Amino acid sequence: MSPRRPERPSAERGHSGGGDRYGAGAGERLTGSVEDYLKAIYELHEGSAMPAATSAIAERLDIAPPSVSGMLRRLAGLELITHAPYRGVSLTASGRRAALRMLRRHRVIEAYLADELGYPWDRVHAEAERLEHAASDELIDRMAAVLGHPATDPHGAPIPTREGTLVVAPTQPLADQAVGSMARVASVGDEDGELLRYVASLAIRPGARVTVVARAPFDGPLTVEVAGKGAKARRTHVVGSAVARAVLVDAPAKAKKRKSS
Amino acid sequence: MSPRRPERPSAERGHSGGGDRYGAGAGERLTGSVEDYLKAIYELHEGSAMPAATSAIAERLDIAPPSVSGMLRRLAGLELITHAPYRGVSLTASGRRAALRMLRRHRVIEAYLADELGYPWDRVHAEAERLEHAASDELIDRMAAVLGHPATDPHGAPIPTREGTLVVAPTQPLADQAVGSMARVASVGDEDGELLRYVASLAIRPGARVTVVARAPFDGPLTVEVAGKGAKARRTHVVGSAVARAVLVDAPAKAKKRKSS
DNA sequence: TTGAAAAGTTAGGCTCACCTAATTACTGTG
DNA sequence: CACAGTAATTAGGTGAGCCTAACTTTTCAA
Repeated sequence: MSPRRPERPSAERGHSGGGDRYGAGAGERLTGSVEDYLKAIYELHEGSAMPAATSAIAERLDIAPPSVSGMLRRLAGLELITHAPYRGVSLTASGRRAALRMLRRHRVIEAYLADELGYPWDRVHAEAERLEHAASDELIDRMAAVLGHPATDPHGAPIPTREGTLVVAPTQPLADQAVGSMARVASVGDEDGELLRYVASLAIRPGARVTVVARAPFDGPLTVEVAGKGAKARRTHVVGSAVARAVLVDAPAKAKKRKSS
Repeated sequence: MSPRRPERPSAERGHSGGGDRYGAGAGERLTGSVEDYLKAIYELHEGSAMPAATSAIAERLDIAPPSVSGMLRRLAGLELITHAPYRGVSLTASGRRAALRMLRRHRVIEAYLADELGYPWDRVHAEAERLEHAASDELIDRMAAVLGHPATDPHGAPIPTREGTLVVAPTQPLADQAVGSMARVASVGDEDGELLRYVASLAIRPGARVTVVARAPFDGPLTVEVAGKGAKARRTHVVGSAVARAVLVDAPAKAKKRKSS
């Protein structure tokens, strides 16, 4: 009758053996790889135009494009993405749910490591990248509770709720900020630890006030003034365009308030 | 010259692809499976006679014996174990080092989850079982530091030091305790959550004082008296042999090293 | 409009880690 | 000492997840 070890359901053991042919329904158990792909796809196609390109996913995950093609077929079979060959991929509803769950895990872990375990903000990302696949939902919830359910991670990125709601405040890269205007730093990209160490040394962190003093043409460096904390004087720095792109500032409110600037 | 992608060293990505042909030297990077096997082998051949049997490993890890055979060949190739076919396995020095490292990780995580995140002691094991493969050494050290470098985990098991030293106090199963004598509970096996919940309900936990009042023959149940905390009266319970085997008590002090038996 | 560069996919292979079925080695009796 | 029963291994497969090489599709500029 049952040809394959009926009393010991596969998919139970971790690591890699045994295919989990669960749908993408309620209690799916995704592999770490699948989780990484979904997170990458979310970040790519939320961050810019709609469909995520195979090569962009490949580059972000440091995986060869043909491997990505293969995985996309698998993800489409699990109904986590829709994939029009040669045309890019989008997340389905359940794919987006899974991606937001990973985003929440990642950012809660980052916040926890920074606040409770004294991690410097340039190293939380790497650690979270591994823990997010191993932690249970209970652990994430307990971490969030200990922190008082923080709204953002140490880099200023918003943390999705347990229900999958993500409040995205309107932001723009510091690179696009008008010369002469001041803005509050909303977040700094978390992936490059060296960049994080650098901007921290300039006192650029979420909440800091920066003013663009000058911008060199041709994607050139920005001259910015960082408002010093307390008695310290404000300081001026020249930062490259890579930094100016990684730092996001609050976008000038144009909907609710009318701000004539 | 180099046939396989020289600029992108395999073993770098996690999950499962790419073999890590590191020796078992200093900076090895073992897979989660290998870590599980080493831990299991350590616990088996430290807990009883010298060599660990294939079938015992298979049962402990819930893996079919032939799969274990295959893995043992691999572990022997990595010089983490010595394997005399049909005769069982022992850990090499580097294998034991790796096993103790995992033991430390597991128990530090357990202690941390219980003390800092409010986990009940019957659920820390399952969570630690997954996290121990994902956590960095830095994370383990930070957790241990926050806890003040605890000597034992929530179940009373000793935590190896970062250097790989494990202080094993002489203990024996409650089942072997002489009738009429009192002893301090040293530890309770951490694997069975239901058993842990049960013994906790009897106030049996590390540090508790128990007296064996009676023992039924043929591996039968034990009647034990648990010293109540504070004003509470002492309470008598009858526990099965499985419980009596999972509970370890301090062995009667035989002085330092007088071998008269 | 065309045709080369870029992007994506198919084809074919690899390791890790598991499985079942069949075979071989050890062990403890009679 | 033979031989049955158990323990362990070999033989042969599977899926996940990656790779390179070769091919196809799309795009964009001349």
